[in-house]
Amino acid sequence: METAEVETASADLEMIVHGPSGRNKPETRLWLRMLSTTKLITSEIRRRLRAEFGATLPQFDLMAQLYREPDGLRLGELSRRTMVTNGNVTGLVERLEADGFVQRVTPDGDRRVTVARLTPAGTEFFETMAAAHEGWLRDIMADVDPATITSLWSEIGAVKTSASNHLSGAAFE
Amino acid sequence: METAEVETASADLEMIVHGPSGRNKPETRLWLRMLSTTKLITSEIRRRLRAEFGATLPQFDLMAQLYREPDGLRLGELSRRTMVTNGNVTGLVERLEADGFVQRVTPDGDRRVTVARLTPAGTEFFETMAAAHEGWLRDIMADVDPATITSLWSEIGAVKTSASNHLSGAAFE
DNA sequence: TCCATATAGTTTAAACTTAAAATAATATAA
DNA sequence: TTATATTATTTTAAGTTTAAACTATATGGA
Repeated sequence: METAEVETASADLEMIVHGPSGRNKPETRLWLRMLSTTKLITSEIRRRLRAEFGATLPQFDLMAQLYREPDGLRLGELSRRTMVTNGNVTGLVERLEADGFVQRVTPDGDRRVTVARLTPAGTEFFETMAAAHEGWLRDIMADVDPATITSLWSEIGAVKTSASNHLSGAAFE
Repeated sequence: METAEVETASADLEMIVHGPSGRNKPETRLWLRMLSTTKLITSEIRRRLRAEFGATLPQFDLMAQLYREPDGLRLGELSRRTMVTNGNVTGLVERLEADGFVQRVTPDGDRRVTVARLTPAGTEFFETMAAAHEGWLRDIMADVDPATITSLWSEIGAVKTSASNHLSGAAFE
């Protein structure tokens, strides 16, 4: 009973960051809880991806984008869709190309452009991972009432919309 | 109107990862939305911390923990509370010590132990940042109904509990 | 005492991250 | 048709991240 203690200990960020939780504004409390929950699940997914497939989460995300687009995507578009910076995409694609899962092509029209797409091996690999990924999430959320899952989905949508409208550089219409 | 486009473009992970959103299991849809929302807000907080205080998010989190404990915390405890690995804490504390915000002490009893605590300058600095931080969150969630914020808090609690109970290494009682 | 084992931190290697600067290619405009 | 601006990607520097290996302590028995 002393083994898992150190590495898995839940570390309730929210219970601690600004105190025993009471004296925070509701927005702060919600944020701390969102953050700690996301961290918890992200770690778990990351651990399983690595253990079962030797892949990283950003690699999985990037391949997920490419899977949707059999013709491939420009690196810039890939960057936007993954919420990963430009420079980062360069390195990710390089490593995935070295592994044989992704292929880079420069189209004739515009030599500034690089299009990345999954190779057949990459497609197969991703499909396997995606199926497992979906199962992991069902497992992780197994104790949550289905109705709660649905309502959370829409309520978090409201948070996301609000956040989008209050970004520093927000100049959207 | 062409400026912010590239860097701020919202990049709807969820709308893309596994498709136009329809053909995913509810758990996957919720997860993608949680993840993209958290990324969005995290980026915003990170941007503001850097712009206004020249601080990073992990530094802020670490100082938040120490702020709660005037006597300081062992690095291992700090690691658990911040959900940051041991090795990472070492580097974070080193940099914060170099900035004069944190101080390291090895207690007499056990020479393996290092206790970190905020310096007066660190305390003052953190208080300023924390106040701003709370304001940013109110701003970011300004368009969300207060009742939704409350119900989200408890519903996400259910997700967190479920996730905690389904970790790979989960051996909690 | 001596040794196995457990603890606390640090270090390391590889990958990822951001932000900003640098390259390169293309488009636009005077 | 040049100069100028834009667009696409890469590079760079500093920091963060994970996982695993390593270094000291400490502790609990043979």
